[in-house]
Amino acid sequence: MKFKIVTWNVNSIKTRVDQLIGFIKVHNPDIICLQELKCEEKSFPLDFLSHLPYNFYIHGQKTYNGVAILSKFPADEIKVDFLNNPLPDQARFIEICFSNFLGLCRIVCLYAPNGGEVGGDKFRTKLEFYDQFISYVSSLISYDEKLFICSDFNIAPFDIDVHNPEMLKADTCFTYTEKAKMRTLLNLGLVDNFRITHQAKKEFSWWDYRAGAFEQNKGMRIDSIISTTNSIRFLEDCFIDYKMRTLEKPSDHAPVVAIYA
DNA sequence: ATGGTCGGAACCCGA
Repeated sequence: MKFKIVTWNVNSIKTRVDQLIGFIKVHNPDIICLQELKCEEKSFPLDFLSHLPYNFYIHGQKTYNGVAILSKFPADEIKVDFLNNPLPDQARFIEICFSNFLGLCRIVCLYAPNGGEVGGDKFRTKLEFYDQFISYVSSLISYDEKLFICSDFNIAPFDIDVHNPEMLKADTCFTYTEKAKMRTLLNLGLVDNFRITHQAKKEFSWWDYRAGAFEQNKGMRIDSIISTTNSIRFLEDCFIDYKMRTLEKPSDHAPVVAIYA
């Protein structure tokens, strides 16, 4: 038995629907967490996707944000927000749980705020968002289930996760303060699936559209699947499918895939 | 090099 989870910031699901279908044909994941749908649930392109063997759990929003979980397993429970979220009107969170051969599984799909200018209002809200999210996750950790958080965290955790740590240390997504939030989250008892399977690999999941960043591989690893330690003995591999970033009209993010067996 | 390029919406905003 295999269990395959994907997280992908699509930067508009309507624009990326053909790429998503192609990706599903190649990888056939059990769970697909999508971020930045940029559409409401009623305009989610189900016409093109509903023939696929998934249950669709969508928390949409017009123009901005929007998250979804495509799951081969029907959900026993669905949540579209977490306690004390400082941005409750922004569709950045959806969570489901179900059972499979691993036991009880809980999947959190998160689109963390970007943060804007370091030190600005949006930056402070990002830190507050993390504080409340960490508090929420700490309440889930004690559950006797496997927890998978699939996210565009908008934080690159360590020096190895950015192309130039010295140049970026004062920039949003790589400040000391943001990295500290990421460590606090991981220290609750979660493992970064990519980093534990590839300890020395300098690979990225996001590259700016501007200034030929992808061509020069000037990116950041800000998208991850992190899971509770009880799932790690089943983890076979975790990789970033950067080929998706080479396609015509790509998302600025590449999908991250984790395989459990 | 403080620019550059996308997507969705309305001709700007967020990333």
